[in-house]
Amino acid sequence: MSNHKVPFSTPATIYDVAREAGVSDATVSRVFNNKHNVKADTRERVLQAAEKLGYVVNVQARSLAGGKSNTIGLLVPGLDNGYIGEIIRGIDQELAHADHELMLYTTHRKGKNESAYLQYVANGFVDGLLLVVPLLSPTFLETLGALNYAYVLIDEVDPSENSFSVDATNWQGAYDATDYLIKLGHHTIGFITGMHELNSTKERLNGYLAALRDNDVPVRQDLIVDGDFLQETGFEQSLRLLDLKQKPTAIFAANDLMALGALDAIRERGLHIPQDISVIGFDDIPQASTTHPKLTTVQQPLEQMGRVGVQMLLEQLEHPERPPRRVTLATHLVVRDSCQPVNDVGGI
Amino acid sequence: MSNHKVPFSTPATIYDVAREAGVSDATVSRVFNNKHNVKADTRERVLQAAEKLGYVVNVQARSLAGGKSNTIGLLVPGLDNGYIGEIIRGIDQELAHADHELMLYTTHRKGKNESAYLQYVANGFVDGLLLVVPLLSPTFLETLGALNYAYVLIDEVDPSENSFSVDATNWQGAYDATDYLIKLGHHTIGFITGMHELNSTKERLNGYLAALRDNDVPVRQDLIVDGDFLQETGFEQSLRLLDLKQKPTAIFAANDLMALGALDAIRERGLHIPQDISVIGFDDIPQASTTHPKLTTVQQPLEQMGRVGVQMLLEQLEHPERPPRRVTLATHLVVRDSCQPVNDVGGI
DNA sequence: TATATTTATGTAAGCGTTTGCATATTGGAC
DNA sequence: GTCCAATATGCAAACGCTTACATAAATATA
Repeated sequence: MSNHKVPFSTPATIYDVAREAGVSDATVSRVFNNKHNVKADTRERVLQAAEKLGYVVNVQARSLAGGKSNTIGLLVPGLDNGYIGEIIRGIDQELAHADHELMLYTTHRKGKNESAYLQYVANGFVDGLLLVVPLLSPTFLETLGALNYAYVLIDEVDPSENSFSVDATNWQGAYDATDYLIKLGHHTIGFITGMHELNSTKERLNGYLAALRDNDVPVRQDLIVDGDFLQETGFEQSLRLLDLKQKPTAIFAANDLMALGALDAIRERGLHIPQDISVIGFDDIPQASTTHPKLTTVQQPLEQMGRVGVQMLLEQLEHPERPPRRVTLATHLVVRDSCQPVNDVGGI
Repeated sequence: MSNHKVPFSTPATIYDVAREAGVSDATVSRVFNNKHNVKADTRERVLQAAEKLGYVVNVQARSLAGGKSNTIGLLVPGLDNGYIGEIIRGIDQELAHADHELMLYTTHRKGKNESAYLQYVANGFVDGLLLVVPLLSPTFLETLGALNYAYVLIDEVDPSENSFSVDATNWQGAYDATDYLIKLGHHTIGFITGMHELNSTKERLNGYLAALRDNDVPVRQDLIVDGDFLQETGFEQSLRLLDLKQKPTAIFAANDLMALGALDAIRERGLHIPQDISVIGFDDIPQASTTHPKLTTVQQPLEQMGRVGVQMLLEQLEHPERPPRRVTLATHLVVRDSCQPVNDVGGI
C-alpha cells in the first residue's frame, strides 16, 4: 500500500485564469458564458490559460450570482417500481444531450410537509423541476405556482391546465387492450384498477368500459376489482377474480406489476397462461418481456415521456413567456405470449 | 382555465429573518447550523421568525461560504441494468435517513475525459462522491486521490487500498453456486464470465474453479465462455454451450442478465428448465424472481451495498482523518426453481 | 461589589461568480 | 487625419451564506 499522495492544490478560480491570461475576471466570465463581446484572440488566450490551470467553473458560485446551474431536479415519490426507472432513463439521455445534470429528490417518508420540501427544492440549486408525483394535491400545485418556477408534470396532468405536462393516451391504450381481448373472443374480462385518486386510473377504466360497450359486451361490476399498482395486490385481486362463479377468461391489469401478480395467482390455482386464461398489462416495464410467458401489454412510452419532459423544461427555461402546454404521447399494444383466443366459448 | 396566479415574492433570506427576529444575520445562521452558543429564547425567536417568513436556507450560498451542501453525488456509467437500480435504492434510503440529497451523474457518452468530468463534479456542489464505476482506470483513481475529496467505491476495489470501498464476496458466492450445482449431481457446468477487466469477474471465475477442484470435478475449458454481463451475450454464449458435443447439464452465468439470456437460449433449443438444464445466476435483480421458472441465483446485497456506501461516505465527511476501509458484504444463495438434480447421469 | 470567566451576539470579510455601468479601444465614414 | 458608433474590456456591486474576531452580556469567583 503506497501512501503516495499527489500534491494537492485548491482549484483554480476565475481570478487565477484572469491573471494568467492578463485580462479581468469579467472577461473570463464572458468567455465561459459564450457572450459575444469578446475578441477572438482574447477568448483564445483565456481558454488556454484555463486549460493550463485546469480551471472548471464553480457552479454554486455561478448559480448564486444569478447564472444557471445547468442542473435540473427530478422529484419522485420513490424508486421502487420499474416504471420510474424507465422514465429516468429517458431523462438522463436527454440531459446528456443538453449537457445538464440531474438532481434526484425522493419524497417518500418526507410525508406531511410536501410543500415545505418543495419550497426547499425550488429555492435550491436546480434550474427547473420535473415532477413524477402521482398523487399531487391541490396545495402542492398551488405552492408550485406561487413559486414561479419552471416545472413540468410527467404522467399526470394539471386539471387547471396551468402547467406544462406530458402524459400518455391512457384511455386509448386501455381501449385497445380490451378491444384486442374481445376480438380474441373474450367476453368475460376481469379488470384490476389502479389507485382511484389517479387520473390515469380513471382513464384506463373508462377505456376498458368503452371498448366493452362498443363491442356490445355487457359490463359486469364483479369483474372490476380495486388495485393500487402493487404486485401483491395484483396477486390477491386476481385470486378473487379466479374464485368467481363465472370466472373471467382474461384479466386486464391496469399496470404490469399487477399483471405479474396475476400471472402468479393463475399458476397458484393450477391454471395455465394463456391456455386457460389470458393476461394483459399496461406499461411495458423491462420485466414484461422476461416473464414466461412473455407479457402482452400496452406500452407506455416511458422513456420518451422522460425525454419530452426534459425538452419541455429546457424550452421553458429558454422561453419563460410561452404558455403551458400539454403533450400526450401514444401508447401501443405489444403483443407477446400471454393472450390467446378464448377456447371454452364458441368465440374466435 | 384560470390564470389566477398566487402573488409571488422573492424568497426570504437570512437577513429578513434576522430583522424579523431582531437579531443579527450571524445569529440566524448559528441557529440553523445548530451551533451551541445561542440563548434558548433567541433561538426560539429566530425559529418563529423563520417559520413566519417561510424561510428556507439557500444551499448554494451556504455551500459557497464553506458550509456543507448536504448533498452527495453518485457517479454511475449508466442506468440500463437493474443492478444499479438496486444500489440506488439503498443509497436513497440511507440518504433519506441522514437528510441528504442525491445528485446523479452518468458518465456514458462522456467518453474520453473522465478525469475532466470528475474534476467538474468534485469542484461542484456535492460534499462527497459515491462511485459505481466498473472500469476505473488508474488515472481515474489518481485524479480522485489528487482531488483530496471524500469518496467511496461501490462494488469495486482500489488495488492500492487507498480508498474506502464496499464490495461483496464474489469468490464465495460463485463457489457456493457451483458447489450447489455439483451437489445436485452436475459435473458438466457451463460458465459464462463477466467482463475480463473487472475484479468481480476474476473472483467469480476463481470461485467456480475452486469449487470444481474441491469436488474433484475436472475443469473443461470449452465450458468456460466469455461474457460481458449483457443479456444478449448470455443468450449467444449459451447457444454455443448448448451446441457443444458434450453439452452442459447446468449453466452458471456470472450475472442475472446473462442468465436471463441463457433461459431464452435453452428454450430456443427446445429444452426445458430445469428438467433438461439447470440455470443459476448472480446478483438477484428484481427480474430474477419474476421469470418463469424463477431464477435460482446468488444474491448480492445490492441495496445494502448502497446503504453501507452512504454510511462510509458520511463517516468520512465527519471524520476526515480516519484511514481508508474496505468492507465486504456476504452474498448468499437464493434457491428458486431453475435448478434441479441432474437426471441423465447417475448423480443425485 | 468588583473582577475574571464564560457565554451570547454583532461586525465584517470572504466564498467564486455574473452583470450593469463606465471606460478604453477599434474601425469606418467623412 | 477626425469624429462617431460600435465593440471590448474593466470595475465593483451584488448573490446569501459562514465564520473568525471583537465586543457585550451574563454568570461565577472572590
